[in-house]
Amino acid sequence: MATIKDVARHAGVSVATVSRVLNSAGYVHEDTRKKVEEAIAALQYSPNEVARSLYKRKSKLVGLLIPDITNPYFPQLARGVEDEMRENDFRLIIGNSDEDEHKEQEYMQTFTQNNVVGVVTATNDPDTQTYDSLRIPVVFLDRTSDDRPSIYSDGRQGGRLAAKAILAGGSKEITLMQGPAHVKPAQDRFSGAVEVLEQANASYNIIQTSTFSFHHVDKLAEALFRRYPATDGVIASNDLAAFAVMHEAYKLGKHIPNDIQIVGFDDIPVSSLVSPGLSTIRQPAYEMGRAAGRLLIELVEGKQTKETNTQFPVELIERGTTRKVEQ
Amino acid sequence: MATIKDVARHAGVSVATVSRVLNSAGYVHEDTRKKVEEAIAALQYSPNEVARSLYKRKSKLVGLLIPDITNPYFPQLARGVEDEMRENDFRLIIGNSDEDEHKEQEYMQTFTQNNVVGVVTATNDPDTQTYDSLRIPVVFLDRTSDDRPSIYSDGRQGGRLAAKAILAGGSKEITLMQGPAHVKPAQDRFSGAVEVLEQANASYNIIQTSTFSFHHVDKLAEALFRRYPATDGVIASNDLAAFAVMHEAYKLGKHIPNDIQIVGFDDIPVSSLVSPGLSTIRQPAYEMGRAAGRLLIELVEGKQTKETNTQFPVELIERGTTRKVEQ
DNA sequence: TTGTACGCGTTATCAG
DNA sequence: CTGATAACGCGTACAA
Repeated sequence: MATIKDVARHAGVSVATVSRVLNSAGYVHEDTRKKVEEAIAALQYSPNEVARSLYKRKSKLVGLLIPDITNPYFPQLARGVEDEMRENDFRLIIGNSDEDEHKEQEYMQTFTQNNVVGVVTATNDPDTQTYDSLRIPVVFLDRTSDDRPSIYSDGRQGGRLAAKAILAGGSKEITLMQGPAHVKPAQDRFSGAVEVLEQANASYNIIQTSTFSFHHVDKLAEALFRRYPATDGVIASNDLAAFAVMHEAYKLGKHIPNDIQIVGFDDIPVSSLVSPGLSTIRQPAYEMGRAAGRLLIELVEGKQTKETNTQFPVELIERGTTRKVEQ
Repeated sequence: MATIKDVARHAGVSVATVSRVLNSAGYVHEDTRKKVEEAIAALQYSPNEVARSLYKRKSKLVGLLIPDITNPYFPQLARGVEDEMRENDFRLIIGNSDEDEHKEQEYMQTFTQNNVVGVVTATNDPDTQTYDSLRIPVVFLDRTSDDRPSIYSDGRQGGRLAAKAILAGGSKEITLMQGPAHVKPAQDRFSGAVEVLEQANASYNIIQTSTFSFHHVDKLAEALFRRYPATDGVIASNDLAAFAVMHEAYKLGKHIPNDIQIVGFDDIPVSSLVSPGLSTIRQPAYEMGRAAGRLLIELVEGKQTKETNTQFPVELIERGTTRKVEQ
C-alpha cells in the first residue's frame, strides 16, 4: 500500500501538496497537480481512510442496526439505505440486534469506536438511553417517534385498509394478529384495524405475537385456528405471518380465499410470487430505506431540515387471498 | 469521548500503563491495574479502534460482498458470517455488488482503505484479478474454486437429487432451468441434473436464465410454459424461480403436484411456509456462512489449515410440490 | 504556490 | 513495574 509520502516522493513534492490535490483544497499549480496525479496513478495510491478518520474524527462509515436480516422485509430497508449511502460515498457497518439489548449496545459501541458519522436504526426496542448519549445523528427507521428523526409508514392507515378489505370481502369471524407490544408500528396497524372493525360492529378475536421471527409464526398460525376455528378472515401482523396462516389453512382443508381471507403487511417480494398471491398492505420499504439514508446525510452535513420526521403512505395490494368485490 | 490520555490522567499514571492494562500486555502492578480500571469505568472509556487500526495496520473489520441482499438466500449466508465474526469480535462492512464489476471494485477499495483484515465474497463473477492483488485473506463463499479458500455446497449432487426426485414422481416432460453461465454452482446443479436425466433416458428441455433476480423470474416462468407447454416437471435454478413457476402454473390452471412437479434449490425460509410447501434441495446456508467466517478467521490468524476448501452436503427436502412415492 | 511541523489516539520500544 | 516517545498516514496551520 503506497502512502501519501510515497506519492510525494515520486512526484518530487511535499505531502502537503499531495494532500491539497487530493482534497482539491488550497492553491496548487496546474503543473504540479499533473505531476502529483501521475504519481498517484503510477503508484495506484488511494488514501488511507483510517488515518483520515483519525485526524478528522469522522469516517465515511455509517452504522445500520436491524432486528434480523433474515426477515425479508429488512433487506429491502437495508438495501435502500445502502444505495443511498453508496451514492454519497458512505459505507455501511451492519449489525443484527435480534431484539437483544446487549447486542444492540455492542454494535453501538462498535459504531462509535469506528467513528461512524451517524447511524440508522430499525431496531424495535431501541434503548433510547443509548442513543441519547450519542453525539452523532441517529435516524429511526420503520419506527415512529415524535421527538427524533424518523422514517416510517402509516401503520394506522395500513391497519384500516386491511380491515376494510377483509370486511369488503365479507368475512364474519375475523382474527386479528397483534404484533409485539413494544413495536410501535405494529401497534399502530393493530389499532387502525380495530378502529375499522369497531365502527363496522364486526366481531373479531385477537391473537398476540411477541416476535416477528420465522420459527414462531407457524406455531402461531396453529394456535390461531385452534383457538378460533371459525375464523374466516385474518389480518396478519406481517407477510411472513400471513404465509404461515395460509399454510395452516390449507392443512385444515380450507380454501383461500373462498373459505378464508388473509391480508398481510409489508409486501415483501415473494408475496407476489406465491400462489395465490398474497393480498397485503404495501410499505415502500426500499424507498423508506433511501429516505432514511438521505435524512441521515442531511443531518450529518448539518443542513437545515424541517422534515426530520416523515411518514410514508401505505397501499392495499389486492391479490389472491382476498375476495374481489364488484364495485 | 474520553481518550486514553484522559484515563491516564484520571488514574495518575502514564498512557503506556493504561495501554498495558487495556491489552493485558507486559507487567503492571495489581494496585495500578485497579486504579486504571476504575478510571476506565468512571470515564466510560472505550478505546478508539481507528487509532488502533492506524497503528497496527489492521482493524477488527471484515468485508462481506454479496450479489444482492434482497434475494432471501444471501441474508442467510450473511447472517452466518456475521454471527461467527461477532463471536470473535470482528464486525462487517457489507456491500451489494449487483453483479456489477464496478461496484465490486469500489467495495474492495473501501475494504482495503479501511484496513479490513479479510474479506468474504459471495459474488458470482469475481474479478479474480482484484483479489490477486489483495494482501489480505479472501474466502469465496457459495462458489467453488480449487486454488482458493472457499466454502460451497455440492451443487452437482443437488442437481442429481432434484432430477431423481422429479423422475421418481413420474414426470415425463421435464424442463430444466439453467442458471447464469458464469455462476459455477449453478452450472454444477445443472450438470448434475443432466447427468441423471441422461442416464434415465428422460426427455427434457432447457431454459436459460442469466440472472437470479426477482424481476426476471416471473417472465422466465412465463417463457417456460410458452416454449414448453407440455412440461410436467420443472427443476428450477433456485427457490425464487420455483415460486415463479408455481405461480405461473396455477395461472394456467395446472395442479401442483398432480399436473406438474417442481423442485427448487436453496430452501430459503419461506419455502416451508408457502402452500404447498416447496420441495427443494437444501443448502445449509447459515452454516456455510459460519464456516466461511471461521475459515477467514483462521486465515487471518495465520493458523495452519489444511481444510481451506470445504464442500457442504445438500439434501432433498420433500414437501408438497413433488409426488410422494411408495417406497 | 509550496513546504515544515504538529496532532489525531494507540501501541511498542527502550530506558529507568 | 513504569514512563517518555516515536511511529501509524493524513490534514492543516503557519512560514516561507
